[in-house]
This record gives sequence, structure tokens and C-alpha cells, in this order.
Amino acid sequence: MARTRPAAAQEPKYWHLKTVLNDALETDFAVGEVLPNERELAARFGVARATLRQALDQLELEGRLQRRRGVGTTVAGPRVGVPVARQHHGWPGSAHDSWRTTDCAEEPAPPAVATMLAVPANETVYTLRRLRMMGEQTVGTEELYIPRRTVPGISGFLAAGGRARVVLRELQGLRLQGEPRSVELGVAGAEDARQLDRLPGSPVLVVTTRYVSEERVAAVAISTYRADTCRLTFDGSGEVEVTPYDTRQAS
Amino acid sequence: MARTRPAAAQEPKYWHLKTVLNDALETDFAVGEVLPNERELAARFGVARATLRQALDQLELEGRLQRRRGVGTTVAGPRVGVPVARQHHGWPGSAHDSWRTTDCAEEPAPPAVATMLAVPANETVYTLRRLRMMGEQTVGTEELYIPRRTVPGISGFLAAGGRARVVLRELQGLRLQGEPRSVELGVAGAEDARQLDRLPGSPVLVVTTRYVSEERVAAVAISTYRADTCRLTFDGSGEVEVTPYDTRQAS
DNA sequence: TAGTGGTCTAGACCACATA
DNA sequence: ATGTGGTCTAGACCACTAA
Repeated sequence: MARTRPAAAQEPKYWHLKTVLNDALETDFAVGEVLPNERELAARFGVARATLRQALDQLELEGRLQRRRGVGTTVAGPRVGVPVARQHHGWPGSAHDSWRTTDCAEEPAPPAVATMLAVPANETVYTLRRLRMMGEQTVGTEELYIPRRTVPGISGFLAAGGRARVVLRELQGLRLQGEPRSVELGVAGAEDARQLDRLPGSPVLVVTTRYVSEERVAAVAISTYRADTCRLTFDGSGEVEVTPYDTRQAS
Repeated sequence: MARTRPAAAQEPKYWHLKTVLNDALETDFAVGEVLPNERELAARFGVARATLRQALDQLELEGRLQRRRGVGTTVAGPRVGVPVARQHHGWPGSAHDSWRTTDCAEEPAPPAVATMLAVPANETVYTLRRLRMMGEQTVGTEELYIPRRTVPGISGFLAAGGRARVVLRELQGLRLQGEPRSVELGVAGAEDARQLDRLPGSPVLVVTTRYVSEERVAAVAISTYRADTCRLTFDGSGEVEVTPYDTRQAS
């Protein structure tokens, strides 16, 4: 019976390391403070750098850390509550919906979107690209797809400058029956990553919204939010001051 | 000017590898089929196993693959749409809400939950642990916290057997004003991972629901869903046959 | 230019499932 | 007993940021 521990210490090194770091973050560091660099941390804990990085990866996934190449690793604040659905429905572009349109084009929709819109795969649709801002930060990107049949009033309207506004204004006049959504995990593509100030491959929350009017899908929005810094909120009360998720894995 | 490519091929190996594998999955493999093992794949593509694993990690994050230790890597089907919010509100435990209660206890709530419920940190609350089933699969776990003030009718009721049912039945009689939710990314703890048949550290979607009645938070639910296999749906129409998220990073 | 995180390698051993 | 994915090491070099 002089062998390894019989039933304890079954957990991986990086897992234990993560809990140690997590505790340290709460007690010894303030939000925004920079941690020692990875080589030093690895040496301090007596592990390879790759192992240390596994722990940091998870902490970053949980939104506890923020790593920036060339700069360092800093302690992240609590996640931002981003209102996604309000109490009452609303078309995109209504009031101040905190989206900023960056581009408007007329192009064929991706296959999955074309299916949802029930338009032929090669038909062009109005495609608006928008950014979601929270203060200074860009927290999300969106592609909004609107088939021509939804806004027949602007056929032939080609003034490139104000087209986005025109399309959005046209929507406000329609009756909105509902906006079913879905949320899933994705990874940032090259474009999204650049706009969100993250590396490609970063985890994002992908929200798919189908705007229903006249018993049909009148528009589809694909929104991607930074998963590390955002907490999506539904049904009003977007500003909750308490952190709703308690990391509760025991040691 | 006889140096490396001037502006191309700036992307990491694992990223390119990922797109290659992604294409291969669509053309050469059927859902459920097992891939060659990691050592062989790495050799075939001429990269280190760690690099190959980086690509597989991302594909798994996107729900395209499923890896099981000792078994192999298989091609995953489309994500399951899991209805989280219906058209009309409802207390947990109403009708057949596809949750299965596994445990019922009376214990102090975690600090964050106690704050949301506005109860003292040391006060015990009814704590129901439940599992969300989709067919055979367990796709989510939940802890439902109900302070004693919400269900005063059962104070002193201690029959351990049917307590969960009693608490849930008591809720149905109350008026439900709203159920604001939030969704964020988390990682599975040891317990959750075991019940979800995943490894600790796997990504999960964490849904926090606050059931509001009489202008107060009457109950709080913390639900965690497998992020690899689940797509959370809101506002009816949970069964959409089309994949709403198109992986669209260009090569 | 120095220092940071990001990528990559070529190994080794471990935990787990299956036959 | 074999084969799988999971963990870990000790390096190396690259891309980026800031002084």
C-alpha cells in the first residue's frame, strides 16, 4: 500500500491551478490590474507554460480575465448586461436601439438565412451590417437580412447614401407579430473578431432573430456578442446590479 | 524581396486546418461517423498533435464534433433546439415542463442567489435540483431556489418524500408577473459535468431566471445547458428545422 | 528594442472504454 | 491488452504593443 494516493488528487493540474488563481483574483487583485506574465506564473506554480495557459484559457472563458497580445493579462470586471429582448416587441432601428449601422448592401443571403426567409438562394436581399455599442465598447455585430418583398416601397431606390435608414424606416410601418430567438455558442470569424477586438476563434454568443409579420418571416438578424464580456438579458430589467452566475465548482 | 509571402498565409495553421476539416466533414462524413484518431490525422496533415487538437477543439466548440475519451471523435448532428421561454409565462413545475426533479433540500443559498432573492445569506431556502431531458439525453441541469416566504403554506412540512412536488404545487397558485432571464457562457463544474456526460471545464450556457411575483423575486433558477449540443430558443416556435447559424469565416 | 501573449513541436504518460 | 482522447512537459519561434 505504499503507492500513489488511493482516491484523492484525481483532478488535473490545470483544474486545481484554475481554482487557486480564481481565489487569488478575488483576494489579491483589483479589476483592471495586470497579472505577472505567463512565464513567471508558470515558474511560480512549477508547471509548464502550456499547463498554466490551460487554466488561464478557462478563466478567460468565464470572463474573469482579459488577455491582450503584447500587453498582458488583466483582471476583468463583471460582465456587461446587454438587453436583447425588451418587454414589448420592436423592429430593429426603432427609437435608439443602440445599434450603429456600418454598411448596407443588396446581396444574396447565406443559404441558411435564405431558407428561413423562404426566398430563392440566389435572390438578393437587403443586408445591413450593424454594431452594438455599450458605451465605448463594441460588444456585438449583426447582419440584418430583409427580403425585397418585405419592403416593396423602395424597389428601384438606389441612393447608396441613405439606404439603410430608408429600409429601417420602412419596417416601422409593418405590424410585428413576434420575434422568436435562439441563442447558441459560436466562434468569431476573422471579420467579427476584428470588429469585436478579439482574436479569430474567440467564443461568441450567436443570437438568431426571426421577425415575423403577416404570418411570414419578414426579416432575420444574426447577432454575435463577445462571450467573455457579455451577459445577454431578456424581458426587461436589463440592468441588474448583481452577478447572477456564481462559479461554484468545489475544490 | 526573396523572403516569405508578402501579405498572404498570415493565418495560423490550426485555423486553416479547421476550415479544411470543416469542409471534409460536410462532404466525406455522415453524422455519427467516427473520424480517424488524432495521431493519424496529425500525421496525415503534417502537424503536431497539439496543433491538430486546437482545430478539433474549435470544431467541438461549434458543435460539429463530439469527442469521447477511450472511444473516438464522431461527427455531431445539428444542435438540439431547447425551448427556454414559452409564449406565455409559467412557474416551474407546471404541466409537463420536461424537467425531472432529482433532489430537494433546505439549505442556505449561494451568496449571489441570496442577494437576488433578498434573503439573509445564512437563511435556508428550498433548493430543488432538476435535470432537463430531451429524449434520452440530459441537456441541462438546474438549481431552483425558493425562499420560505414565497411558500409559507408548507412551513413545518418535513415529509422528505414528496417535498419537491409540494413546493412546486404551491407555486402554481401564485400570480407570476414576469420572468426576466439572462444568458451567459460558463464552464461546467465537476457535478454538472458528470450529469451532462461531459468533462469538467466543458462550455455551458448558463441561464439565470428570476421569477417575479408581488413585485418581488419569488424564486431564482440557475440552469446550465451543454453548449456543444444545445441551441436555446425563446418565445415559442422551439422546433425550427433549419440550422440558424452558418459558419461563415472565409478561407 | 524589449516584453507580452499566441502558435507550434515532438515527445511522454495517464484515464477511460472496449473487446 | 489495446486503442482512444486528455494531460503535461520543455523547449522554440512568431505577432503584436509600447517604450
